[in-house]
Amino acid sequence: MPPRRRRRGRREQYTGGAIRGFPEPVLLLLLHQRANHGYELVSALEPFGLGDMASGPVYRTLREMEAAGLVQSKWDTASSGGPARRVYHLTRAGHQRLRDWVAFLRQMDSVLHHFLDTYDRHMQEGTGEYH
Amino acid sequence: MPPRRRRRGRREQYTGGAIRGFPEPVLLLLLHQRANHGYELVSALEPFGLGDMASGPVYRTLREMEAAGLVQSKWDTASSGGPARRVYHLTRAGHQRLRDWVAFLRQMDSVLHHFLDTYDRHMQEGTGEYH
DNA sequence: GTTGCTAGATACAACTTGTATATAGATAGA
DNA sequence: TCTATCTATATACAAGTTGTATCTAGCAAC
Repeated sequence: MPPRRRRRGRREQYTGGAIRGFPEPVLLLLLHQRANHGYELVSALEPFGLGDMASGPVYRTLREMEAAGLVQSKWDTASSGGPARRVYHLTRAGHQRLRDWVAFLRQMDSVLHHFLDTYDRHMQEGTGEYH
Repeated sequence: MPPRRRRRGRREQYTGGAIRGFPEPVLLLLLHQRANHGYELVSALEPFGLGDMASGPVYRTLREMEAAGLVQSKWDTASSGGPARRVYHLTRAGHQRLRDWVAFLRQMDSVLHHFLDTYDRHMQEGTGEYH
């Protein structure tokens, strides 16, 4: 079954939670583009199928990534009205981790294609029941 | 991080556990091709990136799928020397569920491509740190 | 009679994810 | 001024998923 969306939003293309640990490489990629803080990162997740992701898990993931040495943060009190922001930037280890993820996700992509191709081919052939 | 493989085998293309619930659609597809029993299904998983999957979880998944009405089973005592086999065949509900999965996995595929394309494009541009 | 392959099953531990909820600074408006 | 709202971060807990370990048992060969 397509992993049940526990959350109410019925946006198209919600694949959050379907790929294990996917928020991490997405955040790494966004931070590779430029240093940023959690609140804004949340709003940049939608094109990656994470539009329904709550902010809680995003902050948690960022903290875990920092504990793992993939990113570093500093407080930014100056540049905004409103509460201070914790701005994250990528470390070299984070960059390497992103590379690992990309290699892994390319493998996943080929597995996915193998599955979908097998399905399409089988459906064209029309063997077995239910066509 | 590419989900850590807890198991020792270091086969290429092990994506087991990376896509949530992926064993289910794979089993549905295999059973759509023909009715089969668990022991043999286990050995058919490798091309789908599930080569390292232990048999325990496979049997468990099949039982759950039967409880959900996606497959039905009957014992086959005749056709083999060795212990009896529980042969599963797809139900109409299982067929529908496979269709749902396929639609969902196509979405996942497009999300994955968006991620990989964004990565590739960004790396070509060479902005940000670490290139 | 014991080793090994076939075949199935399940309890438990480990891990991941989603939900709920808390704090607090700043700002606009009543 | 007080209060509602938006910004911003954080964490505890519940629920769900996956992997590991371990069990049973039939049959065959040695």
